[in-house]
Amino acid sequence: MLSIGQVAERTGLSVHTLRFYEREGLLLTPVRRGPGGRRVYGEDDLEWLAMCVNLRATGMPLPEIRRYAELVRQGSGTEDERLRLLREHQERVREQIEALGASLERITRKVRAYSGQASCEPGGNGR
Amino acid sequence: MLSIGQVAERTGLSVHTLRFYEREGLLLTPVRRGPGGRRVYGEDDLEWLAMCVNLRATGMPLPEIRRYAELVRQGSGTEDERLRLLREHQERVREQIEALGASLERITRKVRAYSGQASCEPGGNGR
DNA sequence: CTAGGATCTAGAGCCGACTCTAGGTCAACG
DNA sequence: CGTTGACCTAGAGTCGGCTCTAGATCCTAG
Repeated sequence: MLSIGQVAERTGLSVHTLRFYEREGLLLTPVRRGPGGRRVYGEDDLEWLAMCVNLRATGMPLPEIRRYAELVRQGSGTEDERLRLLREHQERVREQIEALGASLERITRKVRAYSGQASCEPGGNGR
Repeated sequence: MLSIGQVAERTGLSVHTLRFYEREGLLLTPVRRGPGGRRVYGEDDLEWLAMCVNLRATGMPLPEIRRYAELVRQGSGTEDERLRLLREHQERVREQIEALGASLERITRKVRAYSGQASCEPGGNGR
């Protein structure tokens, strides 16, 4: 049973962001409240938030995470669609990684041209 | 000798973005103008823009690209710093790729749990 | 008591990177 | 000759994702 501050620490999100995500409907359930109306989080919330952090870290937009949360909330019967959603995202992330790798390589070529004993390439403008 | 529209096509940037980048000081020289004050781009501009696209694609912020452009404009003597800038960026991109890979793996685990003959993991909440 | 610190809500503000609008110029085509 | 269509400028608007503010509540320690 954790306070919002503790959850912030463990997830790496700010308390502001945690409240923001809640408003945005990213959580599976309206967060339970303790005395004085304070939020109380459980292990399950923490796990879910960790998943959200992963999805965000890989560039999934908030509306899509919300969609995923909705599916989970609706319970069994939506597994197929959840799986589809995740797999599509996986694919996008793989493409993202590939694209980054390709750009990185091009940059690396430029770096080599600079550090440049062999500034050989025609078109390798050292400028 | 290309018009802004042609450059947009070849770089994948919009004409709006090309003008925007120019205002932001990302280009090496104020773009030459043809009759009627129209922008005229050469091969060199195209090459530089391609580099900019690479840098952006790997997440370099505009101010840092501007910085790089400044160094290039200042001509020789700044090569060391250019190299440093690029290498730091390279490092960040590598980290970025690694982080993406790690997140992807975590997502993949969740996917496996879903498609899940073996929902074995303690903590693999299928929820 | 009281002062500090964490929390609460509703709502405003910010930042980066575009993206678009309005109003105008110009060349070419039918 | 008039109407497209590509281009021009200055400046406003958008969007996603936070991030912060103000003003209130509550708990704890000194």
